[in-house]
Amino acid sequence: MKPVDEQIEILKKGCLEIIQESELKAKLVRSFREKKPLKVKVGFDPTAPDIHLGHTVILRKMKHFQDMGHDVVFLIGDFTGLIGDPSGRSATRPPMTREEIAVNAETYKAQVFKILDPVKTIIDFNSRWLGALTSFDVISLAAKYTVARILERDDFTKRYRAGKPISIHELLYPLYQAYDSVALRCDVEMGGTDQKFNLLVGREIQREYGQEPQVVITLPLLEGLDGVEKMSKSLGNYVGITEPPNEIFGKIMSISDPLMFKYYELLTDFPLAQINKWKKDAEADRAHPRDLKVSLAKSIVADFWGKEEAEKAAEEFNRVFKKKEIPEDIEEIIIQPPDSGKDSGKRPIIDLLVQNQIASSRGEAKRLISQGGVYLNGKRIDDIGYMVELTGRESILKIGKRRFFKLVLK
RNA sequence: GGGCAGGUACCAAAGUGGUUAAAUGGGGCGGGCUGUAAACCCGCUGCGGAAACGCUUCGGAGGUUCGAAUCCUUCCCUGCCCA
Repeated sequence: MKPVDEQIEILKKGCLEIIQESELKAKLVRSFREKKPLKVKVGFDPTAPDIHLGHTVILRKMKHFQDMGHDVVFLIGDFTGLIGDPSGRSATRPPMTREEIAVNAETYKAQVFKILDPVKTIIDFNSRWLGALTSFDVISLAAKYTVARILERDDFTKRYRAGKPISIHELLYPLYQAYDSVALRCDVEMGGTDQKFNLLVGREIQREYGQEPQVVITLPLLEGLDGVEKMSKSLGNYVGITEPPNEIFGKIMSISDPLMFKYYELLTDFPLAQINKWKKDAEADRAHPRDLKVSLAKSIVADFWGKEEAEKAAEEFNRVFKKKEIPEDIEEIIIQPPDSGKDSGKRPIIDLLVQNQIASSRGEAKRLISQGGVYLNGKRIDDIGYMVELTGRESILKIGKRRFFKLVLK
């Protein structure tokens, strides 16, 4: 275990808030002295086991704790998942089956261990204790907090003021999450800033149960590719860590310049001083933002696929978007050969697009074509009634700027 | 239990008998400019149709009417106030 001051330095980097830093220090000192690791908890949603870059911000921080010898609990909120962290729209979700949970947990593991240490990571499920609570237990828990205090939560306040519905079970969510900390006797709980309220309730509730309150660490939320909303799968502005190298690379290349520097801060290990220097260089035209973005993209791809793949992705990107060549691996579309003699193998381009789910309806396909977004073998198709005739072995279909398909006659 | 206000497309929000497939904004998609940037500009954005046009949509189900998102009945859902 490293000396306390050194630990604090590493841990603070990239954090938004530590409540309270003095408490963290005290805990670290005690842990160091007694050779007893701290217990650090981070909760994850059981329903969405797809890890994206947004999650990796906190996973990186978890790794820091692990590297220092502390116990990190990757808590899958399979019970709280029944409530769903109140996000405005409320409905209890149907309970997940044991199998579903197990499958999702496995999916998590496969992804998370690209960052976390598989040996040191403790994976747990909060149904283990939350599911065992009796009505009596729930009431005792609920008695430890007041409605006014729960309503302090920002989104509750807003909804309440706006006259939007808030269901009782939603109010319970923070209490359940807090109870997780009690059950695990957590020393530290981390989360995105949007979690701050829940994390703080954990402190209060632990106190109520006679435990030393956990230290709360909040991390900045990573903006999604749009640079506005936080990264999330449902908003479609995310980069999944299991995506192919070319995908990740391409998505990173599409972000805005200001966003690029945020990504540098939160998703790479480059020192802040270096990042700021690049920022200045770009502003002063000493460096082309595009080049900086390339190295960012490489760094991120390398985290999940290795350096070699990152280089390959960069080359591929160069080829396709700079030299306007065709990508190497393209999704293939198998075209059935025409019934011999029945037709000459021609088929309407619209059918082709719809049948292969490239367009969701015929109207969509028409729109795509008439707006000039469809290219066949490099030639723009602008006739809705165009008949595709596959004479050669393969044809390249390009939709918009970045979707490619290979038509293969079989 | 009583009173009042609401439920419109992916989201927000107009529309209160025909001119409304439904304004506007956001989102999404396509094009232009570029660094696959961002910002900006243009176009599209229910389904079918080359088009004319047809069909299905405004919480659910019925009804009035030549004609309904708009009127009536009933049911479901939400918020506020009173008890």
